[in-house]
Amino acid sequence: MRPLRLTNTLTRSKELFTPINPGRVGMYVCGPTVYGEAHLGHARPGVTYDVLSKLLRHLGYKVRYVRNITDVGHLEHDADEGEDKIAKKARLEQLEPMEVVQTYTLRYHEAMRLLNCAPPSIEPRASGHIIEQIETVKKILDAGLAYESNGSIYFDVRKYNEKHHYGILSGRNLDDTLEGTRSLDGQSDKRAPYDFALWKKAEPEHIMRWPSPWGEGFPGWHLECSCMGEKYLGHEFDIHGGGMDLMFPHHECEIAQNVASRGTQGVRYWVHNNLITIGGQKMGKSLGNFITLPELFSGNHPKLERAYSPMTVRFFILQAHYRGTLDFSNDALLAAEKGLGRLMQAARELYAMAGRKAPDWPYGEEAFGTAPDSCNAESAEVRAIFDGIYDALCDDMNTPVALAQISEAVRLINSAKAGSVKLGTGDIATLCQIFDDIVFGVLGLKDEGGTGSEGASKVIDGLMQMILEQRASAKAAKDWATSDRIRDNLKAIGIQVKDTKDGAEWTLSE
RNA sequence: GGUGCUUUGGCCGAGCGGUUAGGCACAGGUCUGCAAAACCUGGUACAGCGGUUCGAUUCCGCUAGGCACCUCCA
Repeated sequence: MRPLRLTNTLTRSKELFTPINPGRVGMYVCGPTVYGEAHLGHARPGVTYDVLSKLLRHLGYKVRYVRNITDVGHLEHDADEGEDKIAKKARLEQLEPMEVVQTYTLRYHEAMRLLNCAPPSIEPRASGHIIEQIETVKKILDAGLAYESNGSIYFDVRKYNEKHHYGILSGRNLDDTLEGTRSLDGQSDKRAPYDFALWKKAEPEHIMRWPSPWGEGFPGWHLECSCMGEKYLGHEFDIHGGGMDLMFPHHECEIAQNVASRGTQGVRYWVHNNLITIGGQKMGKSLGNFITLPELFSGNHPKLERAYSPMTVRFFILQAHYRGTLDFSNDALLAAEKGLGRLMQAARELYAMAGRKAPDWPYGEEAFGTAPDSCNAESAEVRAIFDGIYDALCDDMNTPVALAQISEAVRLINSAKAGSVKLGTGDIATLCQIFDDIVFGVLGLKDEGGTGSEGASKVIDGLMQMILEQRASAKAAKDWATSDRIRDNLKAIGIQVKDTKDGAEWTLSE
């Protein structure tokens, strides 16, 4: 099995990944709070951890990928003082909270499906784990690291920090945290501003409420991930992922809860993806600059010059390393679209050379192959590409470098087609393996464009053959007016004709 | 204010103590009836100022700009 190195936020360094149970990986990723449409920001972790889970599977691990749906407990504004996001949306839209949850969970799933992000192994909901959360609160109370105040339970950060380090993940100490914490308006039941809620008392008007030993209430936001991670992956598991912005306080609180309730930090490798920015600034509701995924796919947004396909978005995300910020712009998306088109065109050429079809991996299934240790390509160049791709992916999931290697493969394929390079059967087999397992498998790209041989029905294919034969005879008769008219008319309806040595080919241009 | 990150050619975006990232755009060439596509070639980027070094875009310091977290956010 090829070794994989991952950057662990906990140690701030790239570490060799070693699972707790050989051959198996438990991975937990913070999912969305389903109170609004999925946006560009959700696409980043969606794609990042989809690739990570697929890479792990390809490397030969059996992966359990848990991604939660937050449907209760996530409050607005000042921590532990605002209205529940879902309850607020329900109030504004005059819906049941669970109607809001259902609507946006389905929309999120649809967006992820379009981006070809396989569904997680388990997708637990916070509201379905109230009992587990209450049990965890009891344990933390028993450990003396939480206190009850006016029907709510708060984590006692100062006391915890006496024996443990609150700030171990985000690299800060309690004094720093205190410095930056906003002073509260004196309305809080908390003893200290940095304490966080484990359980909140429900006010009379609060709809989402559950009975507990401390009266009717609802769980604090940070608690769900601790509980569901433990329930499905055990006291200690391998990887916990999420957005950079969740590192503090959310993930920091998770660690504190884990230590307080079960005596272990619970997670071996913390992986954080960076954010997508627009004009150098992060997307945020308050900044009014976020773009939802349906808007992106339809082009229906003032910042968008046009629509971008889900695969363009996926390719765009893959072109940057997951730990760096990625700046959104029309130019960047356009460049990604063209690059992807070139890649897919080469894929079609490759499969045509190999005399087979492109793989059609069933959505969400682990159909692609397990990584081989070596290839049997004749060409040193192909072997270098093969190794380069695996080296890049195993070096902290460096997808941009892997794509750079794949670009070299594209150039080789095109050169082979043009006749300036000769590829052996081993070369072609290796290239097919790269496209099958990496491009379409691990990176999860799909060919969205139709072509004569792959994307269109037999009827259209037949019609196109007829039309191109007409044009060929016009060309043979040097009737350029007719042949150009055919080409121009086809172009007007979105079909591009290319003359090659072996005759005319056609592709759908958009 | 505290903490951390970052500054790469027209744009996006990798990377490294000495060797071409890659994509997009652009220019020239090959091919072509003309296009398109493809292929070949090209522009000597690494914020500024110092330092370490035989040698720094890559390490260290300072300066300037940008960003993130500390408040809900993926």
